[in-house]
Amino acid sequence: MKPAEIPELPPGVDDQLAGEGIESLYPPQAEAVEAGLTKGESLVASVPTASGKTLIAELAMLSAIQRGGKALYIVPLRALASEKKTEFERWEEYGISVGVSTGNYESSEEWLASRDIIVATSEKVDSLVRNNAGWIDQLSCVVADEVHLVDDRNRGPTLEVTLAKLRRINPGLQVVALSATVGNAGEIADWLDAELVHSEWRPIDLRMGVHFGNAINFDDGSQREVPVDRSQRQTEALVGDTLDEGGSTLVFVNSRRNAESAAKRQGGVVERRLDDDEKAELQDLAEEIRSVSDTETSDDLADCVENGSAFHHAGLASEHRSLVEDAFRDRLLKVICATPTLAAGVNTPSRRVIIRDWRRYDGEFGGMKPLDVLEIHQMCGRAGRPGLDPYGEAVLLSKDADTMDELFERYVWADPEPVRSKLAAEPALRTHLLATISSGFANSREGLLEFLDATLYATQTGDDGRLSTVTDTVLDYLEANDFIEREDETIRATNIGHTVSRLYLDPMSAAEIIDGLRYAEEDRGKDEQSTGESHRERPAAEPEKVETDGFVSASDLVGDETEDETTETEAESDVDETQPPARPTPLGLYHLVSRTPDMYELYLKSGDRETYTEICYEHEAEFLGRMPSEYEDVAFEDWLSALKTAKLLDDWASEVDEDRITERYGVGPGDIRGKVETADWLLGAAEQLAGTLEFSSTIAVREAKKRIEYGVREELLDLAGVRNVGRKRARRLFEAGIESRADLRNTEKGVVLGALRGRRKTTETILENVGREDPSLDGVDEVETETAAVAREDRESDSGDEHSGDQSSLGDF
DNA sequence: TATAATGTATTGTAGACAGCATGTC
DNA sequence: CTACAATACATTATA
Repeated sequence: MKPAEIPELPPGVDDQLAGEGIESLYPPQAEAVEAGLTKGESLVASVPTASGKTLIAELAMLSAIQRGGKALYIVPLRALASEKKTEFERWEEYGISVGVSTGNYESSEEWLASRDIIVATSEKVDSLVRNNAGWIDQLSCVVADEVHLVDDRNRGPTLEVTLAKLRRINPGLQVVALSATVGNAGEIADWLDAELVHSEWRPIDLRMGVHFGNAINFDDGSQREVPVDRSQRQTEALVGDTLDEGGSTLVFVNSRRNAESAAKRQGGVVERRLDDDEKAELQDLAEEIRSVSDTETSDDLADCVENGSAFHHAGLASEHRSLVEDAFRDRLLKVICATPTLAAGVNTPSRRVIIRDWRRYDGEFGGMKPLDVLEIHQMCGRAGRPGLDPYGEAVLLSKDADTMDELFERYVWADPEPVRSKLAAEPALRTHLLATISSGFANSREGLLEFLDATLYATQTGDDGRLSTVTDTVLDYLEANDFIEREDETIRATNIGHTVSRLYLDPMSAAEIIDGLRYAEEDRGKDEQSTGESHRERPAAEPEKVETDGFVSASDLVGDETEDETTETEAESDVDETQPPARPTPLGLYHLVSRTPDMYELYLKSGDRETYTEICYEHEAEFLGRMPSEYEDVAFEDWLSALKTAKLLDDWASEVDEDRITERYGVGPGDIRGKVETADWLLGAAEQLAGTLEFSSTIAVREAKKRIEYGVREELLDLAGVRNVGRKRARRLFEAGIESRADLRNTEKGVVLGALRGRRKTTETILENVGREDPSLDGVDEVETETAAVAREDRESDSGDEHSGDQSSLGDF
């Protein structure tokens, strides 16, 4: 089928496609068009990676827009959102406008409403539906990229529920679901009332094989000699071999450390095959990488890059990641050793893919668990760049003949596992049922069940017994925590329930936070008031707590002990009436948010147990909630890892250097940013919850959040809020005696200039931002104050290098 | 005796979405 | 209960 033969496209689009070198559609694309893709027909396309899925989506969206509609493209990752947006922007000359909406790339509702295509993550769409974004009901076409992810335990249910809701809001909605090749795509099509296009066709040949001994054995029976001798391991030999053919390699390994060490080793293989130009370019890239952050990871990566190799995993700062990805696409880097992140992420095709490790440690499983077939196939799908390589090769490694047979059996010949809905899990239903009630989708148990009947789970099981059981458990939980109210048959969300849903919090996180804040409130209450009533504002006759996931509301367990402590503290406060009332400390708040299910836990290493147990007792009084017993409570372990996270955050908010933090907690720079971002978000939510409940701790929460946001101590909060002033500049100014915005406005300009190490432009901008009357520095000379000089010597002695702009630290979007 | 080569116990393990209010070198 | 690579440390071979 030629582009010109596709019905219902906007004028000019066919020419554009032809101009892009598309003479005729790929078979699966043609099949999709024949199935009515451009006529508004719903469709599930289950086809291999890189076989033109995006074009299928584009055809559907463009034709829908041509009919006067509006399209939504749902991506699984934020990074993909911007990638897709750029891709779609080539239609702008045909009058098609594109917008993005993700957590860190926000656009106003009106602006989005005016766009023809909107790209968003599934969570963002869910959130928009919850908050009744006006344009949602104008949608006529929705594309769900990588729908097989409904199988994902954590994030799958969101996609599932979101699609169900969108279909409910707009019954005529065209749904185009793009999936990797999975066996049961038909079930997904049933669920969505869609046509199915299933194909194994690829535009570029993919050969899968297993390397064993001195050769790769391919699935088509052919072999390729790649000798391995003592000095060269399998991976190195294969990388060298690809490079001699002029191709680059992607190596998948199972841990971050392996990725780093493998990259280091590959450097040797690659380096001796580089020419001088490449070396020079790599040198520049290495410098750029070094300047992203002055951590060890950053240095290690730069060292690798100098040799033309790199590692890639979630511990990297996002700037690192994109630098590496871009350089690999430009063929400057010859090898990337990566954890599976890369397979799911942005498009980084490569001539050859090596899957070194096919098993990964899994604590729940209790050992090394083989990767899913689907996951392996996704990695393999990165092999071969259409138009550039004659074919792609995916190679698994084995050490003996038996393993080789197993690998063929398990992965090369095998079909991927069927996709199964994970919706019936309690954590998923907790959050989605509350949202469904809160946004008015359903107001009774029956209504909820009816809605759930429109999900993939219902289609797949055909039996809603489990669903209704879990629904009841979850409803009890929500009611017990005052998120919903039941009156006869009607269910409605409480004030706080609405807030929780709007904030996109897991209700369990919200319950934990509320309990923690209430704990602080009661603590404070007993200092302030002597009447002794009213400090228990929960309903007196509270129903027996439902044990959801073993979670029992902390305030229930606390009862007696609070009374005990009360008497003690009261005795003390009698002595000193002027003592200000207790108020949550930052560490206490960090610990509180760190133990919610929304915060990804830090791993306790050996020796950490002792260290943190000690710290735990030191800070016992600061915790917002009852500390589990060290000896009898399994929850103590979790308490400690939350404490570790809390300490990390506390270090960050105390201006500890990034590399000190990475060293102390055994994390990468990317992890720090991630943790900080999550904490910032949760503290924001906590602030709103405290506000809604009119707790006195609101201010303390806000302050803790600000400190996390800017990464500074309390005394710098005022300064760090000024635009262009981050944690480093704020500290410099402070050391020079400029302690507040008012100081910044009034201090002699020369002093400010001195404190900012003579950067005239920066100083002017900052003075302007702080609202100084006359920010111009004309004729002003640098004044070296004593404190500034001392501070500078300090700085220069331990870090001689000059980092002018390393203070943006957060929120790079 | 210093050093290199080899054997053995120990250690640690992937990933990343969301609110809100405004704006990075 | 299951693995395995990297590392740290211990032992043995070698100049």
